[in-house]
Amino acid sequence: MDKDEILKALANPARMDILNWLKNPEEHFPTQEHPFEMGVCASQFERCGLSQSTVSAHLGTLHRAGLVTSKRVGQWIFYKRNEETIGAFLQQLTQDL
Amino acid sequence: MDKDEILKALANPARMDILNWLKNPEEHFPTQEHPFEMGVCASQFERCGLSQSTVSAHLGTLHRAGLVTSKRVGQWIFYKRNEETIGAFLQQLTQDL
DNA sequence: TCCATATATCGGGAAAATCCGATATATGGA
DNA sequence: TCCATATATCGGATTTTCCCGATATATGGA
Repeated sequence: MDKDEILKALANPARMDILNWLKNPEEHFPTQEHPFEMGVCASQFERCGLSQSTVSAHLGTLHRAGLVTSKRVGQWIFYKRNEETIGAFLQQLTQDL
Repeated sequence: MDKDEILKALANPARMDILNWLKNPEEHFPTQEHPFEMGVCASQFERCGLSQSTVSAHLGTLHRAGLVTSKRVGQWIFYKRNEETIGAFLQQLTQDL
């Protein structure tokens, strides 16, 4: 759990949006045809108006910071919030800051 | 309280160090001759190895984000943590994130 | 008023972040 | 095997961040 890497990952509105949308997938991704238990399909996040390559990079940043988990299912990759890391980060930040 | 601005301010090791040092001034700034109740004198932070102008810019960033307060006393400017904003930010982040 | 000290701001160079389109890779299905 | 779809990576342009030395401003004291 790299606090500094997480802070940098959070210090970007698009990535913060992604994390927030993942709290209520059914509300924010009504077009997804896969069940939400699998997570949210990467391409769904292009709804923020950014290009596919940019979205992919943001998801990579969130993943490297440990804020999301990903699982490949066939040709898709599904993303979920990593509540464990998020919780641990918040706890540490509350203590450190 | 601009959450995004605060996150950007925190996403830098030098600024995070400054905030942490301010938790225990007597421990981290033994050379300061003014009483710590006034806060910590700006020049004290040059102990991080950065130049005067860079330190001044970091303090400005922290101040604009509301994370520290400053008070001019004579030719010096003293900085303190703004626990109110820090607490509000942590609370909001815990709720939002 | 003149000088010393403390801090802020300016100008600019280097590095990192952001974004894109194009292309590469991976998977699945015909 | 060939093609379509999903995602990752590359190359490059633009913007932002970070840092510095030089200079400007503010204060206090002689």
